[in-house]
Amino acid sequence: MNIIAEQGRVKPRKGRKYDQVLDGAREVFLVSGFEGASVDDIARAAGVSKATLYSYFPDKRLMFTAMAERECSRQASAALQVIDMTAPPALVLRQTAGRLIRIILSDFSQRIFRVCVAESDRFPELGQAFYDSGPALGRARIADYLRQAKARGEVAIEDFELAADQFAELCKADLWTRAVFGIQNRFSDEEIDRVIEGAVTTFLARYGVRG
Amino acid sequence: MNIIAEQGRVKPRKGRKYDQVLDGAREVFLVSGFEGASVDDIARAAGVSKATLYSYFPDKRLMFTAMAERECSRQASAALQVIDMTAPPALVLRQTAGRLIRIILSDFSQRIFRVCVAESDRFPELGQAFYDSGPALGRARIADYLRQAKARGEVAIEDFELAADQFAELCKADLWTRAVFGIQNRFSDEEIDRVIEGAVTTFLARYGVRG
DNA sequence: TCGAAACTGAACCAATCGGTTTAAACTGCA
DNA sequence: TGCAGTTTAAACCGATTGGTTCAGTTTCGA
Repeated sequence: MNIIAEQGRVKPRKGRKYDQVLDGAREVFLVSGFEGASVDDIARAAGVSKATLYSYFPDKRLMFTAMAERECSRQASAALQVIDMTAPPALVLRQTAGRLIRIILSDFSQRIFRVCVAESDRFPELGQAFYDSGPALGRARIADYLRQAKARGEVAIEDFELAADQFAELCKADLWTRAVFGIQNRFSDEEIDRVIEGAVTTFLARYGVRG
Repeated sequence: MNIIAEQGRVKPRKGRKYDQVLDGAREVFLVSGFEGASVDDIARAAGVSKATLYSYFPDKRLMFTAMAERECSRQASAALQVIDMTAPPALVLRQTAGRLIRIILSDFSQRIFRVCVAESDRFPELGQAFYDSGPALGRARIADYLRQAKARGEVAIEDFELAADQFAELCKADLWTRAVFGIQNRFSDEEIDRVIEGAVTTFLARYGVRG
């Protein structure tokens, strides 16, 4: 894995409970937000004394950004799922839509999204980090595939970035909105399939080549 | 004005600085969030003493929900802009897309969205209120138009709600994401037109009738 | 012009906040 | 076994929090 790469990090600061602390920070921050989270709560959630906590991080802010960065890079690796670059669009899009929807509807994604958008004023780099590790990365992957599909004459696209964004947006259609506002958090296969099929059909109606 | 109508309200609680207080509450809550906002800040922003503040609202929570409800209903009236039900789809969609984008990119919409999604855990009714007054209301308006357009044979749609949601999603394409994470907050006409044209073209590729 | 109601400003409260300190207990390597 | 480095619990700090109280001023309809 990337453990070896991690060893050479800029901040190899002392201690064996580092991850444990970040886990506690995530648990509390993702539920209560930055201001709503108390350091005592975090220490309790991490199963660690407050003194230990402050031996790793000089203050609450840096604790928060460290946790956010770690979760964003985790999200990035989730978005990096493989796309079969040679398969036909109808199949790839349907598969990608399913995976994308499952990710954006997950409790974890919802929570990290909430905290990132809520605190992006207080932590300007945070919004950018989430954007890069999520939406931007996903778009790049989809656009890459679309470029290859065009080379094979399977799609007719000029603006690949816009097309990729449009596809991702089509996949959200209401599902994501309902989830992010806490109106609904379990979705049936029928509800999801309706959106998937709608997204693929609409996308191919515009960009697909008749055949 | 609406003073006469206001008199008959369910909560005619004493006082002449009610709106003034809510204005101050909005100013502070929309910037700092619920936990981040201090009551003293709100009193200062409202130009009102803290005692007055607490004569209107029993506590900070109810102050917040009152402010959020007012802003949601304001948002609702913004979404209620008229659609020319008889005009052809290409024109109506383009016009609607422009208005929608301008709304969702506005500083006000961004801020109220942020606070609603951030606090929808702490205030469960809040997410529903925003959803009803924004996305759901807009979808209903668009779906209404699409139904009439279908009656005239101008579009071929089966699932009107899905179609309306898809159109709204297409209008966001990257613009909204970049805005909500604070990556970009001014958008050129070219950037917006690109998304509008893309949305209308894709939508009509799927649902338009050749003519 | 009078008087009740609304509003003010500041002092005040207990609780909690982020952060520090300390002396003792634990950990794992030599 | 010894010892250095971590971790611990708890007490503690000043600042700030949401909320209350109150004596005095302003407002405005009758």
